[in-house]
Amino acid sequence: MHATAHPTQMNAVTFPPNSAPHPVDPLARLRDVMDAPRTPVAHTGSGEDLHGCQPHWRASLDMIEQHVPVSKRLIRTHEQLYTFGQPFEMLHLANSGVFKIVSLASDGRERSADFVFNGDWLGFDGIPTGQHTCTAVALDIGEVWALRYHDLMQAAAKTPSLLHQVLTAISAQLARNRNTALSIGTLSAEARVADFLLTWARSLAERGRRTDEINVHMTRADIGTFLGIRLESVSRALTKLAQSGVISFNERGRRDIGIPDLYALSRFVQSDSEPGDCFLQ
Amino acid sequence: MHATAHPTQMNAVTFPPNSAPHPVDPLARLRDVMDAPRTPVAHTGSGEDLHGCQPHWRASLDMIEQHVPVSKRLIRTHEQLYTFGQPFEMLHLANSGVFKIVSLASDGRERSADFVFNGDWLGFDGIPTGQHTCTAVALDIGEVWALRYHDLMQAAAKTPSLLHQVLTAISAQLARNRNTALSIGTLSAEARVADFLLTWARSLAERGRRTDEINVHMTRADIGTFLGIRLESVSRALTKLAQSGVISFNERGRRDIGIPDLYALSRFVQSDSEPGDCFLQ
DNA sequence: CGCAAAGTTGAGCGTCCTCAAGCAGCGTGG
DNA sequence: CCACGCTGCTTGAGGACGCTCAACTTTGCG
Repeated sequence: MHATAHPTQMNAVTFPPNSAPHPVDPLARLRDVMDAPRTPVAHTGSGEDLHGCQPHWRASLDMIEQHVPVSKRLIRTHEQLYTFGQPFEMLHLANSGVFKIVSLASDGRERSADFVFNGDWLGFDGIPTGQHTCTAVALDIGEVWALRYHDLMQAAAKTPSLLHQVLTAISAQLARNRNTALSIGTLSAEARVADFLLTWARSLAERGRRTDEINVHMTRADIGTFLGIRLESVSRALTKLAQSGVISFNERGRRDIGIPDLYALSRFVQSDSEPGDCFLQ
Repeated sequence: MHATAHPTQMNAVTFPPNSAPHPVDPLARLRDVMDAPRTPVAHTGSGEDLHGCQPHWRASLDMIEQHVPVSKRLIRTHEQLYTFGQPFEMLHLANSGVFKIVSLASDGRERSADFVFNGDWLGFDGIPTGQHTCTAVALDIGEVWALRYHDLMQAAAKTPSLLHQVLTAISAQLARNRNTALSIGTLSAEARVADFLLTWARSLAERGRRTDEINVHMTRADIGTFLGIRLESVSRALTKLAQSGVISFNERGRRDIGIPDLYALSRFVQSDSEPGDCFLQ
């Protein structure tokens, strides 16, 4: 049953062995410093970047820029792009840097609702009410493109492909959130962390980054609230994953994680969801 | 494996004339029986349904109908509106009946991702990939309006308010999902159930229904996968809530629940999230 | 009536949380 | 230069909450 296709992760993400991003503009260079593989180690010199000359997300950004006025804005680490309760009028596109979206409740509970970066949109949450219901925080230095919601609507009305692109972006966020919710609701703490790493690696792969050495830009606490577990549990899960060889800690720091084999990681997640065999019922 | 839904008619995507055993005017009447407030308690006879003459969601539906061709379709209980993996071309609007959206993973894990009804959209999940990544199942008999994604886009390009309405609808789903994820990630099992009832009651209120006696149309198992807990825990939580007087079971069945005081329920949720006092940090 | 599905309740156990201590990296300032 | 504080991370011990397994009741439907 459902042997076809991967449901959670649609369009089978290709896993580029190790591809370095390429500097396009000065800011992108800055991003490279922050985000790119810092060591040319496994970087075999054969520096061609997988899909053509530039990743997909960059083409999307270009298209936006052609059709709707954007103002580019540099964001420093820990700076808030927008804040819960603020009136909504702008949408944002992440050009470089990584951002966390924090959703919070009236009684103080909070959770990392999402992590976004290259080419991702931020701010949709403000559309229904005209007020932001989340807070967006930069985990890195980065650059965002800000555009007026009104301008975007006007442009989208004239350009069908742009409209489709926006709808696709929102729906993709919806699908992604549902997948993580599925992960939270069905997996053990350790498997959640593994699944998180897997999903993050796939996101990197979609942007043409390498996946064998990834950097999680967030703290254990961020990951914890994202996955619905305590930061201690995240830490424990990571060490156990490292002990079993599915991941490895890089010498550069506790947030640089090596993933020798993505499929091994994927298998680990699945093995957790099927305790014994799967011929139940 | 163990799909909650009945595997009987898998791709029943055809739009069958549906030999429904109903008289000529059946749909509206049927909807009234199923969904409308059954007792005229807060309904004072005169046509004053809280906000104006008809609930908001109905005005939205009317607007859609004016601008884009819709085909109305009767759905029977347990029928699948669309199915995981199916090619996406239509969006749906729930006119009557309650539907659950089930998201599933390649290894068989599944979860109720959402519950939707009057005026809610279904099917956005298919936009990014052109294939549905969820399955929509009717919990009731109901009626949906089907419209082509392409038609909607064209109409939205011509009518700004329609475009805004669609974007609002998707974003609202995004926000709602984030809120339930917050609930799952931060609350105890009992509080999750309480929060779920609260949210469901609020959804009903938005549609002009009464909130002091609500009907959860889903099974304990559905609620369980939605909240990331087992169905036994749902049952236990409900009985405990009833024992403490925050809710009551109605004589009509185990799915009819009385909520004497919404604020008491709300306070219960908050009390769970703040074990001691709330002057953290 | 009888079967199947939904729901309730209980006992035992495991996972994860809580609380706590200790360590590592880092910028500041004496 | 190192002490210092701060933040992030790790690891441990004990306990609570929710899961598993199981029996039973209730509801719904042919």
